[in-house]
Amino acid sequence: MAATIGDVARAAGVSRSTVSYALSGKRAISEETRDRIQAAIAELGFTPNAGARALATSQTKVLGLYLQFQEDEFAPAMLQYVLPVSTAARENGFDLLMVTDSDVAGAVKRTTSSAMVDGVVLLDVTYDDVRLEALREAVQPAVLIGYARNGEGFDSYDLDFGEAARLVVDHLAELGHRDVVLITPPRHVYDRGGSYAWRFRDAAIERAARYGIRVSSHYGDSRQPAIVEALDAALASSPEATALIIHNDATIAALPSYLHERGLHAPEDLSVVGVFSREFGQAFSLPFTSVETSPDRLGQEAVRRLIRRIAGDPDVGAPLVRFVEPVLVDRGSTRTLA
Amino acid sequence: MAATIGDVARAAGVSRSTVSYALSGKRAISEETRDRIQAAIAELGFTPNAGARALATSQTKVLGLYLQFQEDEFAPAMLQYVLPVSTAARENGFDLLMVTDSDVAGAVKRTTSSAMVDGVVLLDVTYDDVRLEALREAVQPAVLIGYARNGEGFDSYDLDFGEAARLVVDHLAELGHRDVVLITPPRHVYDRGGSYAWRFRDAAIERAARYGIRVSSHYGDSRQPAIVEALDAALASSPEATALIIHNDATIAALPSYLHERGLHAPEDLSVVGVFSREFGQAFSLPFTSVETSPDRLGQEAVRRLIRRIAGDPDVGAPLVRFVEPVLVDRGSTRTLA
DNA sequence: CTGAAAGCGCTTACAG
DNA sequence: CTGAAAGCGCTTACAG
Repeated sequence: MAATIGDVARAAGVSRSTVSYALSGKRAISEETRDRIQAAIAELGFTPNAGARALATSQTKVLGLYLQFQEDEFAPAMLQYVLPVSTAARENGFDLLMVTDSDVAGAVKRTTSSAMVDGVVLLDVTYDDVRLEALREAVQPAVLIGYARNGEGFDSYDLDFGEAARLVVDHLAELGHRDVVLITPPRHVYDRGGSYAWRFRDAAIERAARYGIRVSSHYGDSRQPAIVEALDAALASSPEATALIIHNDATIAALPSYLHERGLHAPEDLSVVGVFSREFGQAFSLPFTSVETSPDRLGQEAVRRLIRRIAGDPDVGAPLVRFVEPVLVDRGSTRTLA
Repeated sequence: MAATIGDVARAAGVSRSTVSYALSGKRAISEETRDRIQAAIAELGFTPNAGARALATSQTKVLGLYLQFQEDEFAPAMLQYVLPVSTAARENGFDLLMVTDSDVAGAVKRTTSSAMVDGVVLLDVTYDDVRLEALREAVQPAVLIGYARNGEGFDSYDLDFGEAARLVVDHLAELGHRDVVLITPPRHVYDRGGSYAWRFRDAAIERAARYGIRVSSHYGDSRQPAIVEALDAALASSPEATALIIHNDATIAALPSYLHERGLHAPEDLSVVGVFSREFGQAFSLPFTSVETSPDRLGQEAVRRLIRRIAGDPDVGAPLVRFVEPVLVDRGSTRTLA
């Protein structure tokens, strides 16, 4: 079968430990010996066995990525979080075990206690996340992408949705808007504890009050025809509204066709601001001003910190909750009121 | 740290081998002994170490899933292939290593020769897939989702795109259509060897000829505004066309808003047939008749066969190319011509 | 600069 | 029905 370190050692006429050290560079090897080892490795096509290495070092060089698939979710947005995590992991020499079990807590328990992974990346974090209890039992460090109330002890990376809302409201206030409709994530997102939903909404309402702006908040939906119905109802209930804030992937993705069906144009008839990433906007051809959600930045920063923890970097410090600063990207879908 | 099999053995007052056999059920254990072992396992929270087990058995119980991310790809469709593979793997006791390295052949080599995975699932297969050479060096079995010219020796699962095209053409022919526009995948898909592109197109043209139907074929695009421009150009070049066949995710996703912008209605002004999955249609609210692409079925069947090969099932037989039978789902977006 | 040996935590013939 | 021991393929103190 596959060549082992013993085969290489024999072919190079050295001991197995010398081969190992040549591989790791953890001690000096004479150039001549190293050359012979290199030749033997190339000749035999040797690659160290991952399981054996994991057993000897207690390190797998694998990160676990845990997704949580909710019913009624708008799946097309998911991959934009997965990819940056995968890329950042590889840049740091780690592979990725993708875990999608419906028994989410059991999956965390299973993969951590069997030492399949060196660290854990939690996606789709909810306010009371059941996976966190399983994670506390684990010896591996973890990082959350999202925010959980019971997340103490873990690093968390999330967009600052409060600040995102304030950016949007400030922007509309500057333009003179005084009556605004907000489409939030669907009700079930609140129910299952997607804190980004109310963090954005509460901040928007609070900030708007400061300007004397009226905000009419409505639940969006994730499937047609409910998406359109929710939009119709929201706009009908606020006929004077001059701006629309959309904090929901499915709704913003459907908005271009919705506006057309209703004969509306942004920003002439209605100013529109969304909350989505550049990649998402590009895939769905969204011509709207938005708050950039930066999934690539979140994923990359989260993974980097996790890996520093795994490495035992003494400078990492205490667990932190990092709320990444949002940025407003003006795509011209809002206008100044006369 | 974590409890080992030795800790369990000591706590239960038995040997390590007895604990191991109690776990695997590979030999009879007295009920009393088994109870003591169970108690010790529960007490200590023991889970076998995956690396040690892999080393001893030469089995990792992990499948590698290899994605290939192309520039200009319409990413939102990707996850519908990943999820069924993940689910099917878990149903059979396997976890999933998701590999997204840009050096795709190197990634296959690295993960297989280090024995990180027991088997390989290749996604985004191209006609001349560079990963296949790396795969031939591997001892692990593999399955392709898609079709490659150089895929001999491997199991392949793909939709029968030829038959899909014939279903669509037959359907339109029955309704009396004689002039049809076909939007194919973008040119770069052909360039990089996405065989589904020409397998569908060639079959559509051939079948149409049999009916005397004129097919005007045009490349679609994956980004706005090119998507719309491609549609405009295609329809302008065939003003007499009564039906539109869309074999491109990005274009079909944009079609509802496109039709509205152009004041067109399906099927009144134009009959429309797409090629997409139920999940995709649902996420994008597509009201079009379509050929179901069945990513869940492909993924599940591919994984099941792969796992039988891994298990060394003698009945698996020679590698096969399985073209899954497509089904036309009528959603009422085509009409009978007078 | 290099080697012999122990050990990581399992599984599985071999013995009884 | 159960145990002692070898072995999977690495890494890393320990010695020289």
